[in-house]
Amino acid sequence: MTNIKKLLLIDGSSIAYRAFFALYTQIDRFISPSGLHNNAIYAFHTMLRNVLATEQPTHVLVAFDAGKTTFRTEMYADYKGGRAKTPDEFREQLPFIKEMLAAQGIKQYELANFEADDIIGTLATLAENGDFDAITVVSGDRDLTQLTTEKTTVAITIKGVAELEIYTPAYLLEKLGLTTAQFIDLKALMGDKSDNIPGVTKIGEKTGIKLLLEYGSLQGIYDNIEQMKVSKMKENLINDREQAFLSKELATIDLTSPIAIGLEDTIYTGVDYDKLKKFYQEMGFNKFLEELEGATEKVVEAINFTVVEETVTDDMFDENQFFYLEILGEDYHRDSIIGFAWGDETGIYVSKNIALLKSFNFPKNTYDFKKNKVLLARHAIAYPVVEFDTMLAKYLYSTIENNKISTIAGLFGLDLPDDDVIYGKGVKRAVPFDEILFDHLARKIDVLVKTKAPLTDKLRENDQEKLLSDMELPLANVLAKMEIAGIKVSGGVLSEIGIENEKVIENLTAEIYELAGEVFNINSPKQLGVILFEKMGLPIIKKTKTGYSTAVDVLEQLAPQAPIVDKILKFRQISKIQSTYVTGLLGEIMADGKIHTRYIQDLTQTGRLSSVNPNLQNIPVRLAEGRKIRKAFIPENASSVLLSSDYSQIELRVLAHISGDEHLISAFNNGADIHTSTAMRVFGIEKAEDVTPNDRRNAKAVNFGVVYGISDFGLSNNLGISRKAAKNYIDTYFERYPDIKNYMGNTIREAKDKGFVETLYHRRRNLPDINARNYSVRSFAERTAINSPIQGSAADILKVAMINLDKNLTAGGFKTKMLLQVHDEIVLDVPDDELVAVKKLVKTTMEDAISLDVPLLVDENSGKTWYEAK
DNA sequence: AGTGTCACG
DNA sequence: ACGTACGTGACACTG
Repeated sequence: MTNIKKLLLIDGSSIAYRAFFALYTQIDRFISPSGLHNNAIYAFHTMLRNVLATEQPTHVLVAFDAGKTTFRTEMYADYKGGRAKTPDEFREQLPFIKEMLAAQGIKQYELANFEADDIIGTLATLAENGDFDAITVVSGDRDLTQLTTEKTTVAITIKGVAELEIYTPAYLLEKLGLTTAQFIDLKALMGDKSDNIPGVTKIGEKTGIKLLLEYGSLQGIYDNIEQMKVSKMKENLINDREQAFLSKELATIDLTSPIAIGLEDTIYTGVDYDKLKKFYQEMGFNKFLEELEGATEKVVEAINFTVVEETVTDDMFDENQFFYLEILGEDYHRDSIIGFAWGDETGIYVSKNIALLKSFNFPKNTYDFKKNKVLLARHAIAYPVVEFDTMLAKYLYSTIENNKISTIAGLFGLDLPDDDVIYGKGVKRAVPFDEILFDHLARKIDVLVKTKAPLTDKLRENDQEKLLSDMELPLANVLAKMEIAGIKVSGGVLSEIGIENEKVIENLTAEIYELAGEVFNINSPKQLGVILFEKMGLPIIKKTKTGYSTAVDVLEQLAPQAPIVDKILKFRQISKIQSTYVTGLLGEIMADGKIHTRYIQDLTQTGRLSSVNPNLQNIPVRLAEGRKIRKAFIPENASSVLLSSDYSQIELRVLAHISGDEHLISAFNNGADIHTSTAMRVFGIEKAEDVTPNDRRNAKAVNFGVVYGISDFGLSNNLGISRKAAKNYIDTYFERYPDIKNYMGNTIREAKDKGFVETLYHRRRNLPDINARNYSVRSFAERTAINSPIQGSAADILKVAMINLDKNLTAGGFKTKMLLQVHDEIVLDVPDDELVAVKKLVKTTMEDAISLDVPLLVDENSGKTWYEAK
């Protein structure tokens, strides 16, 4: 038996600091019973547990920085100068982190005049040269990557401290194209702002890597500096020569620091139970405490309920009860009811006898009303609209988490096992024994009953009560009717398209194999990448994190260079249609000849719906080949047609309204073509007829960009123009539409202040990342702050329109049925003799859904198939 | 289960 | 210097 020796070295100072900021937004939630902040302690602890579990080290040491002055400050007084003062809330946690480490049985070490890096480097080197099999270094500081060797892997924390990016020499080479030694030289060239290492003026990561790849090393660069052609960069290199070598020294970790401990001192002995228990109690880490004491001992309080088998009596009913229906999966169009429960504070009832539901006094509180309504409709049982729905209420309150009952329980301090635990998941999912099923259902009712009041309070605080009662609940009822109705799809039409596609795919496949000179899987991006970029030597335009990108924009650029590329593009296009829309949709046609989608009403961050099983919100329309799929979508009877009614430019109209921009508003009020109008203002064109199609196209992209939270990079990518030109467009746009610029600034400011943004109907999106220190995380939150009120208000408006339309159709006694919703479009099945009246009704109902400072405009098309109704 | 790709608004 | 357009779902491939 061989004893594997694994050393784990943790950069305690850097991890603690990262840990603090990882949970900084939650700092007010992480307070120990004695009132101490413990967010950093908690995150450090989580990271440590994960690493110990995955690495299973035999030796562990956590190194800390000893103080402000080190041998580096002697060399360079400004080293780590200009750093922000560490927050008090952080400093007070450090001693407790050390206490926690001691309780975990982990050795700690610090050394005057040296940094944690140097201690780690020295011990790692000792272990390398000794008989250790593997060394893992964990830090939040990318500099430690320089310790990477075949035996030593360096794990750098990302996304707070929850995830680790693992550096091996191979990974470093792949990621940056550099060796470990070159990595230090890169630091010397580019410097490091956070450590105040100067580097060479104007040289960043890109230029640094380029130079190192050309000259091999820092020394190599300066050995060849004379031959370099005259440039600003060369001048900077010459001027900053001394600084560069100083930077290199500063960046280099000392592998021979005079540590007073040895590897034998780092043996991991495991936790000290008593100390750790005391520590968890002190910190209020109850979950870990329970775990430590043995999770199995956790006492689960029993819950009282009555099993109802044959007869329900009147005393079991009250309209203020909750009702809950259970199925094993998600697909309520196909899955069977496995049980149900109802009740309130005074009593809970459970049953499996569906016959009981035939004459049932359904109460006014539900969880997922739409699911209940559709499931019951399959048993010819009606469920009248209710007053409260926990799933929808929770979704309105917060979109951050999912809206499962177990999640809601946790949110309000209750405990409910997840369905996956009770029913199992994947192939193991099954209906449990009655005792377990009934107990679980009763607990769900218990949670629903107990969380209604706090949820209602939240909605009242957020001014969202009407959003639930007047929007989401009535909408759930309308959506249920649409899902139950389904849309008729001709399997014959799909099959015909499928046969044609098969022929095309077969021919393309043969041609692609011929051009490639071998047979391979065209659908595999990996194999395709090898053919295109290795065998055929085409230029690599973009990389993904796993290899070469073969996405459309890349292939379109490569098309002129090799005839195979166009064939691949065509193959992709037709394959997509075939697999997703021909084969896929054929498999979704149910016994009634219809497709019944499910709209997910509690998922999107903006308030839109989504559609699954199948998704009927992404049926092809943009390209002719795919658009043909719409020929298979037909009305229920020969005597009706499909009517498609869609809002014209609803998002830009919403933007005009909420920004109050006079130019945008007057353009819409004058009925102008909005993209042409934008082109005229931004490009200074006097007459609309002088706007070229290209001008309009560019203006359209800018308008889209504004709605998405524009950036010059994004726009340049979209239009295929330079970043500078894109920036120019944006600057001019903001100059000519100052109110839009103000709207963006104000929205972001308000979001930073309040932590959320709202739609016209008070639908809320919380933005926990809006004040993040990480630039791209923060920027993303800022763009969503701009986009969400626009996209969300547009979604709200269509929801209102659908509710009103449903009411108006019923009131008018029409047989017309709403079938589909596609974000700004409603598709209806209209009997021929109702078409004229219904067209008018739909248009006015949609246009009058809300009164804005600009008119809403609806376009309508009808026909014998969805293809013709566009 | 995660990734890449591509369909829609 | 960094690294980015907003919101979704389905399919195929790959560990």
